[in-house]
Amino acid sequence: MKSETRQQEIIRVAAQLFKEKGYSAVTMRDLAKAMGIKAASLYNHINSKQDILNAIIISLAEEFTDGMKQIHLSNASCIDKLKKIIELHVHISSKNSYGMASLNNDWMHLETQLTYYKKLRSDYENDFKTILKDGIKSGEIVNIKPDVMMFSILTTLRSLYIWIPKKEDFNLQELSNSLSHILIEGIAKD
Amino acid sequence: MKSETRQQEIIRVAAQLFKEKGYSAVTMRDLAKAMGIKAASLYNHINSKQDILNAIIISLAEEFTDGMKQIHLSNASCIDKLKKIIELHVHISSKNSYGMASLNNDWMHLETQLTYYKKLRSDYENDFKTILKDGIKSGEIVNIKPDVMMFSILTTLRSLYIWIPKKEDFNLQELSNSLSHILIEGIAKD
DNA sequence: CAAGTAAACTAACAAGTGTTAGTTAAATAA
DNA sequence: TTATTTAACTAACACTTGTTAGTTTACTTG
Repeated sequence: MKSETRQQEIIRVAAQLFKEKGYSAVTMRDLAKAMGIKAASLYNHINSKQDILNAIIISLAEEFTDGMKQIHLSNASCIDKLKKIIELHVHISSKNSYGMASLNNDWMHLETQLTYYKKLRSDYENDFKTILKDGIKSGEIVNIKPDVMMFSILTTLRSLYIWIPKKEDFNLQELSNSLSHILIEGIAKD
Repeated sequence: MKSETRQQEIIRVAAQLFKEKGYSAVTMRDLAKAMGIKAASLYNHINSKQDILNAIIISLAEEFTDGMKQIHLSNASCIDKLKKIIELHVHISSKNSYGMASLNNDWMHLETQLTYYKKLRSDYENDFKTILKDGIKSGEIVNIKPDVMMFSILTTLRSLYIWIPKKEDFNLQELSNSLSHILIEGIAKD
């Protein structure tokens, strides 16, 4: 297990600060202070503030798109695919809850990578929607506009980063199962 | 119907800009340009940038807490209370989707009003959780940790502001009903 | 030991920040 | 008409922003 480089450390600490106040409100001097060095010293390890944001967001977005692609191409049932998607979100969000905050809230501050990010996101959402449509066609899931269903499920999953760190005692598989139940079967007792 | 004051107009336009880039990334010069005037002229109508954020967030937060209090004190069933909560969110979010963005994403940039905002939010969430616990006790809803249920429902509702403006053709009561179905009865076909 | 490198430092810059002071032109009230 | 208010303006302030240049210190490698 290679230990973290100084660059990776900066990116990790930056993500923590970005989670609290957002990309724009965090200054390079804030970041430097959190690292225990002066702002100028950061530039021995990174090229720009913008590059830090790229590093945080793009790797995460790719992880989601790749994971979704695998799920989509598998031949599981629609419901099982949804459960896999929930697990994917729980897994990534628990590994990197700080980065998830930037992915959710600061993607619009990307510059050169903004178009690429948007493509990754729309690929992800298209796969998601296709899975839902297939489920409606096969009668596995209820016939409500797939847009609304996806929106509802996805916003819950996208917000996991807020919630997971507060529940460290929590078993992740258990959380995944609870969410599956709530999101798929609802909360009403038949 | 009184027409909008210049101050209200500034706050409304500010909320639109805040939705796109967040409070910190919007400058007073950005706001002035959007209003067609110079930055200094804004101060004939508002006291500070911070005051604009206060005006946007606090009134909305109070609207939610008040609405929730009424629902909580009513003697409807748990499921009906949840449906009322969903309607409350759809209603407020459709009236002011711009302000909802600030409420969700920029509350941490409040200064003098931060503590008050947090109190409003925790009052709201406590009422919500009580409704869910009562529903579990009476056997109306499934016995899953109320924390997880509330988180799941609430994050969906809190994100409506992203989604509602894209669907102007959409009937709000229909949206409310779809969401009630998805959030309460789930998406699986029995 | 000498040479090179990694990573910190100080100092500074040009641009942008929220905000104030003082002024002017047009609309309204006396 | 005259006086007053409203709402814009220009100019500037003190401070903060991301970033660069050049330097120093300590460790590693030949």
